Amino acid sequence: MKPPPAGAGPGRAATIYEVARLAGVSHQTVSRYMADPSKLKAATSEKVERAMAELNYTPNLTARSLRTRSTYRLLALVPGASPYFPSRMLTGAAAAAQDAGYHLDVVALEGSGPDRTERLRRILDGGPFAGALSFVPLAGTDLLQAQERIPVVVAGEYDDQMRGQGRMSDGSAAGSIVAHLAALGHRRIAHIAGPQEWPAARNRLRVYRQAVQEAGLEDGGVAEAEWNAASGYAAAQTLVADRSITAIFAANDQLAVGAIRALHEEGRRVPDDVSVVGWDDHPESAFLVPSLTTVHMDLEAQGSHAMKQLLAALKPGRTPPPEPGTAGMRLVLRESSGPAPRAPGQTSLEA
Amino acid sequence: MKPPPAGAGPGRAATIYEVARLAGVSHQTVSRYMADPSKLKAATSEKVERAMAELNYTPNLTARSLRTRSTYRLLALVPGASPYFPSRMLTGAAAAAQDAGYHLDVVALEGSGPDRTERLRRILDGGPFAGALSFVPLAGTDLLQAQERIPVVVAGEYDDQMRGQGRMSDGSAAGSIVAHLAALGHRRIAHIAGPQEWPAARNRLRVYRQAVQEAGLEDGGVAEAEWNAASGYAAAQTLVADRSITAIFAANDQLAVGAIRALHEEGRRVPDDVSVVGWDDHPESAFLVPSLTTVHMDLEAQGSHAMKQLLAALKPGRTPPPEPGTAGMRLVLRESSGPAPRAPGQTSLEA
DNA sequence: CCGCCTTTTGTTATCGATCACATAATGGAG
DNA sequence: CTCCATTATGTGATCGATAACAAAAGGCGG
Repeated sequence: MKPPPAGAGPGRAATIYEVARLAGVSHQTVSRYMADPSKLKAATSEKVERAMAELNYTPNLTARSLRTRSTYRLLALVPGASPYFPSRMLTGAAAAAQDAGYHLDVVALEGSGPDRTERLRRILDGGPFAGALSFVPLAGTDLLQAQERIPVVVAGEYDDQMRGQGRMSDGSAAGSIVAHLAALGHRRIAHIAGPQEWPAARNRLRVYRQAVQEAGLEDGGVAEAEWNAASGYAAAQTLVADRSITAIFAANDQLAVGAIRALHEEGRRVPDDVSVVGWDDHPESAFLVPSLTTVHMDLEAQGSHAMKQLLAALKPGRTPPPEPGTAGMRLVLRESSGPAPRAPGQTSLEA
Repeated sequence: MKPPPAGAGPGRAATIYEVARLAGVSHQTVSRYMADPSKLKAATSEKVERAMAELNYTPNLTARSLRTRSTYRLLALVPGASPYFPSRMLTGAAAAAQDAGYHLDVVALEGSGPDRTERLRRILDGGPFAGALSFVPLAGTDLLQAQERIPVVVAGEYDDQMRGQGRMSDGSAAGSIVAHLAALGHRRIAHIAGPQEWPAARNRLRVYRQAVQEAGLEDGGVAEAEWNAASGYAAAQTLVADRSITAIFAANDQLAVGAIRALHEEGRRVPDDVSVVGWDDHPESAFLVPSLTTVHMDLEAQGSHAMKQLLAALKPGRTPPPEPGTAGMRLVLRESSGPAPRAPGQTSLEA
């Protein structure tokens, strides 16, 4: 319970009192300098500045927090269940937080339902956080409870004006996928959707359905799955029964891997018999056999952007940064998608 | 006179003064209760306990830190370059830290050399950390500089008695891999090693070499690579020239994916012509085509274990937890490894 | 029952910053 | 040149915990 002193360096760090004495002013003047140097007389301001530089002063954030009842700590909620949650997104967010002088605590939020609500409550009780950034979709009650206390931004979630916070949850690239498949001659395609509590999963599904209809294609069915290969495998097994389906759009690359495996076990070749498209462009996806047609995302930028939204929410004065649109999201064509077979659904009869 | 704060409003958290008043003792007694309840008379202790429960008291860590000049913040250094650093390892560590009442800050450590040393210095200056857990190998100078200030544990690194801190860096399963390949009739095998500044990569290589020799096999060569598929692909391209190599052991699953791709492009089938074995057992690896023979690791337990070592280092009294050995590390046999071809190196002449 | 030592509890100071208020310095209008 | 509103600076209190020291309570031999 009692950690040893930190930073037992060469002498203790300087305090405002030492700075004040050296500058020949009161400690409060030093404090004012930090709040807003322009409110001091230029001469005073300069004296303080010099003293600070000489003593190599850095403010004690602990003391400041105690007095102001604010903290410089933010909370990052990451999915505990998703074993390979892209850490780039997290490091992007962490970097943005640190640039703003905040520290980012990581907590894995596992499970679901009341269990998770309880866990969230305990975390929020544990220490005062200035805000929270969640990479996990939060149920309505969780969110309300959390937001009673601190600003919460759910990456890829909607803001309170119900404008989608673009980027992470933007599903528009699903339109490109459908168009790509249609251009290759596919007529009947299917979708393996992610967990529908994730806005990103919902948007991909929504855009998929709309695009299929607009392109005049047949919807071969939608199977919902978790964000992992095992679940994609299981979902695809239900879809492969319909041999007239010649293309599958999976909501992420892991699902696509599982789907390809399921097709392989059914003796159906990718892309000769069935095309498969993923989403996320994992670094491995270009090296799979077949390499995966997918949607590239700049995960680090997305994490950083989500954090900037949170930081903006912490300062009531400032407005959130403008939505940078879908930059960095683009369809990458690789081997797993190809022309529809000549006689769709008849591959087994060709021999 | 210093009366306790006016009203224990439902909004603000209770303080020791309020607890003390309710329990009919002094605030210092409450403080003592938290330090060690057994030092109080049983009756007093119980009164405090009841008051705490009634007020739902949680100590203000900020105030405590200010007085004790200590912090409850730990630093987690994760590789910024590795896009899919297993976040499970991180969440395991975070959970262990939180159980001990610490908060874990995440920082991505990118680049290398003096650049990185500078970045590390800035981070350590930024706020007082009680300790640091690095998932990145630290160069000698970085490490020394950091350890001057706070305890540092590098996951998978050696401790100061040069006992390997087992688990993460344990390479013994490489022996199982070589034995497995030898049993399948392979005579000449190769290794794609990870970056040699990582102890885990060095140990896998070391055990590989030793096992190859002991099994009386031929070492077909070692290619060093980064921890990603692209690098595994490039490394394998140099190895496939030697067509007498019938098996490749890659230091992790991503490298194996890259290697399989390179073999595929050379027209060599896996496992019919060449067997490939990975390490880590990514959740996707079971669903690849071919599914990957690999070494399963319990990443979350490893992260948690590394954190426990750090926590032990923070309390000079306690000794580090016993090394739990290689539990959870085991070879998983799948499709990517199979019997050596009848006429090794002659596959292209069979037709 | 006293005195002395040990255990238990209470009182006041302190960590390093900001806040609230008091006071000194400045500046423009009359 | 005075007066008063403004601006700039200083003084003391405060956040919530622990540290240091003081005092009270309990135990035991003589």
